[in-house]
Amino acid sequence: MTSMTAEITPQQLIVWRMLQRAQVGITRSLETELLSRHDLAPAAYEVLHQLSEAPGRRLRMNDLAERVLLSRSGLTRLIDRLQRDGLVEREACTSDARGLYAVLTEGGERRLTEATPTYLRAVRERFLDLLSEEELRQCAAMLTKLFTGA
Amino acid sequence: MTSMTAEITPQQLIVWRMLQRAQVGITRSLETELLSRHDLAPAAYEVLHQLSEAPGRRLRMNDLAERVLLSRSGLTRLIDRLQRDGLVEREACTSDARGLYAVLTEGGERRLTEATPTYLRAVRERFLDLLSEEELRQCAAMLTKLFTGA
DNA sequence: AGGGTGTATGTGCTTATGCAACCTTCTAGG
DNA sequence: CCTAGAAGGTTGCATAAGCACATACACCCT
Repeated sequence: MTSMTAEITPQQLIVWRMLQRAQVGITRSLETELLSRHDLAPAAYEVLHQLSEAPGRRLRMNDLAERVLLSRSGLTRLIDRLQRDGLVEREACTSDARGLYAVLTEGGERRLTEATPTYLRAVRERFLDLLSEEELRQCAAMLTKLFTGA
Repeated sequence: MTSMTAEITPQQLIVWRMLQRAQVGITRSLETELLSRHDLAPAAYEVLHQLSEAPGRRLRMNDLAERVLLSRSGLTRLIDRLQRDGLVEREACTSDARGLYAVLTEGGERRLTEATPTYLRAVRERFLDLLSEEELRQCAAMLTKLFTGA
């Protein structure tokens, strides 16, 4: 345990502030790219991506909300928008009349396919390509610790 | 150069997704703590903090907006709220009649002082304490590379 | 069955934020 | 000087997201 009561050193705080700035910077450039090129907000991309990986290209609303880190009401509205744009549909769940599936449409799949290169390129340019393989391993190890700690 | 045209490996993508989740998790718990204990949004904390470190406890709006990573209009509204709550004041700039200073008030300083332990504790618990000193050094090195690359 | 408790989803309202348009003031070039 | 354009700041508008509440259904226990 590095510190139960120890103070934070200025260096530590700098790391934290850098992390925040890096995060904001990467996120914003990703957002700008996705919006300008494909008219997709990052959360919308995330939804399409999760659906495309799910069996039957569908997920329950609740499940999907957790995966994209959105509140349930937030997801309701986001799916509303995606449905309006024809990228997703809602479908009743036969086994549970309360439940709804969000289902990826053909159009949604197409849009995802178009947007994915943009997404990956941004992630590479702003993150992955800037680090060595060794650093990426270190990064993964740290992130794992952050999760098990939280 | 790891890759000019290379594809992203699944492992790399996992690191990226973990990073996003870590960021969201830390940010949200910080937000919850600051809001519930001190009625301060993270951005508001950031403003108070920047002002407290600035000479004369004041910064030009534009300058402040950049430091807290907010658009100018976003900062205008945030300062409106902080002013309404008596934590900050606006003051004219003598050398440039266009300019305004945001100035930290006594009350703002008090609020910042109250909130800082909460802020630091959250950052420690969710981030700093979970990593070794060596890891923190690695992290700093990576972040530096991310900035120079961007 | 029948009722109480918990779960899945949607809605009303509030808040935060960005972009584009707008005034005011500054500054540089003629 | 005076004008054109840039810069600082605010405002109008639109969007996104969350919380609290409402509704419909499910499931368990007696």
